[in-house]
Amino acid sequence: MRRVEPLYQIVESYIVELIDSGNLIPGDLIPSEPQLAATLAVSQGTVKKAIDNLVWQKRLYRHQGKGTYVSRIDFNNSLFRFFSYGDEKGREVRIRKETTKRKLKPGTVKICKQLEVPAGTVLLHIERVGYVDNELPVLIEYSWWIADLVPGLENEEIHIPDLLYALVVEKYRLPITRAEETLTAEGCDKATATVLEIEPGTPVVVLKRTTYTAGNRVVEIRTTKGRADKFSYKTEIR
Amino acid sequence: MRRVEPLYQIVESYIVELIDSGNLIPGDLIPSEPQLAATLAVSQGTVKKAIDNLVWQKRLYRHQGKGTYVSRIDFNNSLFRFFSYGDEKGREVRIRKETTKRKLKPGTVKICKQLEVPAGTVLLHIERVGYVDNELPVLIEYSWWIADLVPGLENEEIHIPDLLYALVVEKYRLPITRAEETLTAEGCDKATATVLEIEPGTPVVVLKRTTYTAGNRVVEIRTTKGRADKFSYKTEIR
DNA sequence: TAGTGGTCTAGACCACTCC
DNA sequence: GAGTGGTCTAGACCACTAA
Repeated sequence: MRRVEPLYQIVESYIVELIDSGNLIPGDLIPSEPQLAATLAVSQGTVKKAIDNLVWQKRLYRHQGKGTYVSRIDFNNSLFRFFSYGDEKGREVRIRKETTKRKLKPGTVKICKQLEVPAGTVLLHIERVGYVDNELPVLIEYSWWIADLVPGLENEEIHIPDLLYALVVEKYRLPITRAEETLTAEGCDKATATVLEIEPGTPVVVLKRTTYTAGNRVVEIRTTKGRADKFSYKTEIR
Repeated sequence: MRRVEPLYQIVESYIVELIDSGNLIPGDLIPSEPQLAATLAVSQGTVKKAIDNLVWQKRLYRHQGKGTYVSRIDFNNSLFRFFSYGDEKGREVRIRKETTKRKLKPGTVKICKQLEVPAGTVLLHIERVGYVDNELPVLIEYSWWIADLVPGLENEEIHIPDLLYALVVEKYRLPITRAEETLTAEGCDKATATVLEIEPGTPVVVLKRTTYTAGNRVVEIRTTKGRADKFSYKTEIR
């Protein structure tokens, strides 16, 4: 019998299915290589090849002596990782975020559509301002969450850390699996100009992000506007 | 005797060295797996693993029945791949480029420094304007080449194709090995505004690129400014 | 038909982690 | 010491390419 699909791809699909179904979430240990080999009746070498591929895809990572784990999403890959301040040395810059608004309200038709929920669904709106050196406002972030998924987060007493996702994952056991980002630039609107202490019309960089949980379900949409003069993004082409 | 470095890494280094030294250039066939195995006295499986790694890194690609080749640089990975026009569907848009200036002149101190050549070295300056739908100017590109490396390119009779690198690689046998890009945004200066038919101060996206040939030698620096309203860049975070 | 890469196996031995 | 992943080998057989 001739196979069309190689065995290692079957193994890959098996593992990916465990993840996509939510059966395994980021940080979880997957079955060991000998276990997978026995379960799927293939050699351990074939399992290794399948895992190798997923490791290269950054969906898994290995830890010798411990096992193989499902990767956590890495927001260091965000296009906004490269906000810099002052010199152009590409130094790491810490951005402190302050929550300026936090309230529940029904979503507009447009926003609900992006969140893939019925219009009027109750959402949690969070607005934050990012500072560099604790004083210079460089970005403003408008975020909408599906309120049901983060119950109580509207409570002012819950402290929101700079990396909001950390809180969501730990407190609400809501695995963040992936996100899509679109970067554009535009002239600054009045409201944003006031917050960022710049002239309206000054260029700002705009990042729109859609964040997903297990099963490709949208949990958050976010728009971040940042001072263009404090932004640069660097890559290599090979 | 205990090894610190695994054998497959030695094989990887061997292949990478062939490439970095200019001994193999993009498009070349590397020695076959059995040949490498014999040369380096390792098993073919170990060679496979080394090549696998380099294939994942996109430094090599395989073609069953033919062999393994050194990858060509892929400018589709440029941050400017995502210029779009009209609807926001992320459609592929063809940008036609017209050469508006082309002349030899000694480089300024600053530019020569970026090109890593002595100040005053003769450079070829090329200015091009990019159109969408053959009529709407969306970007302008200022490029400086080390003149010695592309002799005769200043001649108006030589047609410059949209992808200038294709010409350079074929006509001058100058392998392009990699490039670095930095993306920023700013308010449009007067000269650029005139060309792009927009108001000065309107946001433009600015891409600075440094292009390298074998041996990590710089061959070109380029600055591209494009209408921000026609630009968007999308990625996924996992 | 010869040569190339692609898949898959079985097994040896090593290195790290945890109990 | 038991279990995990990491390295390396030898060899069988398949699939594609080119002459």
